[in-house]
Amino acid sequence: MANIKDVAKAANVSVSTVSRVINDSASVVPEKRQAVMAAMEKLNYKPNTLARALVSNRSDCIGLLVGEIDSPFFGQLMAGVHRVVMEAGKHVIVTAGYHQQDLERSAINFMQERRCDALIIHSKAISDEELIELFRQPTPVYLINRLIPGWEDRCVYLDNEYGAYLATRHLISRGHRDIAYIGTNIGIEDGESRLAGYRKALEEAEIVFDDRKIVKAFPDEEGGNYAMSEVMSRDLGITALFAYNDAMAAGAMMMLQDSGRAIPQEISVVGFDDVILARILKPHLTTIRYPVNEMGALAASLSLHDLDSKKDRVEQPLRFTPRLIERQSVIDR
Amino acid sequence: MANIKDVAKAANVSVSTVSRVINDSASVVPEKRQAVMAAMEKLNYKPNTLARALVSNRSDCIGLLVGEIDSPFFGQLMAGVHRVVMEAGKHVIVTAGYHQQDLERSAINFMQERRCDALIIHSKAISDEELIELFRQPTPVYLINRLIPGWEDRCVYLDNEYGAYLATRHLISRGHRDIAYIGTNIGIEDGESRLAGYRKALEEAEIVFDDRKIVKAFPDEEGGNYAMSEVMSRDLGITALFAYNDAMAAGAMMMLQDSGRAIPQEISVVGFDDVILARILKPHLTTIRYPVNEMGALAASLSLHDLDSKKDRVEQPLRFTPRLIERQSVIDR
DNA sequence: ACTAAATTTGAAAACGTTTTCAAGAGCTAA
DNA sequence: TTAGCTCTTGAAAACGTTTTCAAATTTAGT
Repeated sequence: MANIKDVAKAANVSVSTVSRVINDSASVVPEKRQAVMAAMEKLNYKPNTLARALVSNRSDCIGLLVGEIDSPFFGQLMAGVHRVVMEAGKHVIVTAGYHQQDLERSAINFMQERRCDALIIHSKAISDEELIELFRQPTPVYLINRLIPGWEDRCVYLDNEYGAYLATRHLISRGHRDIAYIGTNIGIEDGESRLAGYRKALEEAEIVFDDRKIVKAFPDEEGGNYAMSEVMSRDLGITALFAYNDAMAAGAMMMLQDSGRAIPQEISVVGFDDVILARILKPHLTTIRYPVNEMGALAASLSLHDLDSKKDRVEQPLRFTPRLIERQSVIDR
Repeated sequence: MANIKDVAKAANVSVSTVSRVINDSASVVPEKRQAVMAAMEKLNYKPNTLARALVSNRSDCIGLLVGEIDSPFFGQLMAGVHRVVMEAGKHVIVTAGYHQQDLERSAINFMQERRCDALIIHSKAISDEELIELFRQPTPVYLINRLIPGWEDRCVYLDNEYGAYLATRHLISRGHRDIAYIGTNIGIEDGESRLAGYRKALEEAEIVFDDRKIVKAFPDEEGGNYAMSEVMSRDLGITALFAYNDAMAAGAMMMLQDSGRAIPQEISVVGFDDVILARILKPHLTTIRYPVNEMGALAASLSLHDLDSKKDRVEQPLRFTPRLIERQSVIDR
């Protein structure tokens, strides 16, 4: 593949001049510019980004770590980041950690080795300390869906507790008092926050918390399916369900419907995330909107901004507020 | 950030020795090896992949072009590729073309500039000629879901026509004769093939083809929704529907159900792809399984193989055969 | 026409690696 | 002891760019 020297030779100029034309970094007399362009065209020259990155010490790449590649939730996150980064003429390198510490760690390592200009990280398995270590390094790093105390300006997160509170309160306001919660069995923070929000709403309504109404499982449909069957087997007179996410809600609904329980007539359901699923399920799922696309976009533009100029950081809240999306899966008791 | 020279200095050896330790490329006396390892640890040294790639001329990256980042279908594709590539200790760079020629082109350009070792491409907007140009270059390139005559060994594709034929035949075998088809309005090839399969099944059953029963729209839920309403407005006595993909089927089903038509009692539906949606919809969607995950995995392992050794290419069919997955959305007429 | 300033240019250093080459050190076998 | 090996090592070139610096050329001002 042709390199810059070949182009220089073909255009009868120096390598420096070619570089100037490519980057438009200094003025070049029109006829030479023409010659260079022609030569590039003729040789089908593509600048070697690696070499360029090596000397200029910027790769024009933003690294993104997600939990899974295929999942509507992370799909939205990737899309949000991707859009913003693309618009800035830079690129995204996506890695996945599958919620495992070693994989997450090696993914981060990979992005560092690749000299990504900034990192956007969704991690559940890596400790606060390790992430703080990362923050201390010169590369900008933003966290999605996680709050590390003292580093609020690096954390783009959702008020999970409030979201769960909203969901549960909604059910209570519709007359439900026996509300099950199916939660995630992985992860540190958001699982706890959502559980806390659930409890808070119960307390506020003076409903006594009963931990038999809580089952944790892997946060996907299958997990929801299992958790629901577990809840039902306990026979606690449940009239409503709040699920950690829409996928679990979907699994639970499938379980319920397959065993002949009508939704929402017999059991009301609220999910969390508002992924595409929610609009597809029958009945359409009432859920909590998690604007993860926007959050990814924000993290991306913050990263880009940090790169542009270390100067004026617009102070803005990095905390997003969830909101209730009412559809068809909740009914008055 | 520490570089190889710093490590060499700290370990009191030459740069070459450090390199040898890193790559395990030649023997180094144990005590020096120890010293080097210690120095790397102490300085938190991470080899600069860019520099390495520059000299060795391999980036250990496989480039992947998809249609959209967030979509269950492409999610599966990405996941399949990612898994295989990861296992080989290499990495994936994902780009998206959003079905637009210029975006696809610039994505491919990006991957080339990045000196990806191989490319896996899902493209609908770029011409055969341009892709053949790509094939001719030294970097291995594989196409997903597209067949370019004469380049069968570079195309990992599905027999779309047969899939559509299967779907339509299934409906016919259940007694349906008035079968609508809602298709995609973008793309060159698979849309045509599926339409052809639909027609073939009709012909075989001696049902006369009626193009008023066909509506094309953008291949997502909204498109399905719209196309369905268009079909219904034509009032053709449809008893069954075959959709270009599950997303369109979902949109169509939503449309039907919202306007009071029971599925499958009044209208049977068959989708295409078998993405997660199909198992979530009510009723569960009968569909054609598109093993895109496996296809991505195959393309990835072929790429890796090409890189390893240009020698023994295991001759294997790159054509996948779709299969009918029966669920609940089809009923006897 | 002459000087000063501004513009345009090319040579060479730098970026952080890998790899080639030759030299030095340590063996073995006679 | 010595000739011939093998093993280990470091110096230096190479990869393809960008960038700095100074030289060469052009332009402007008097």
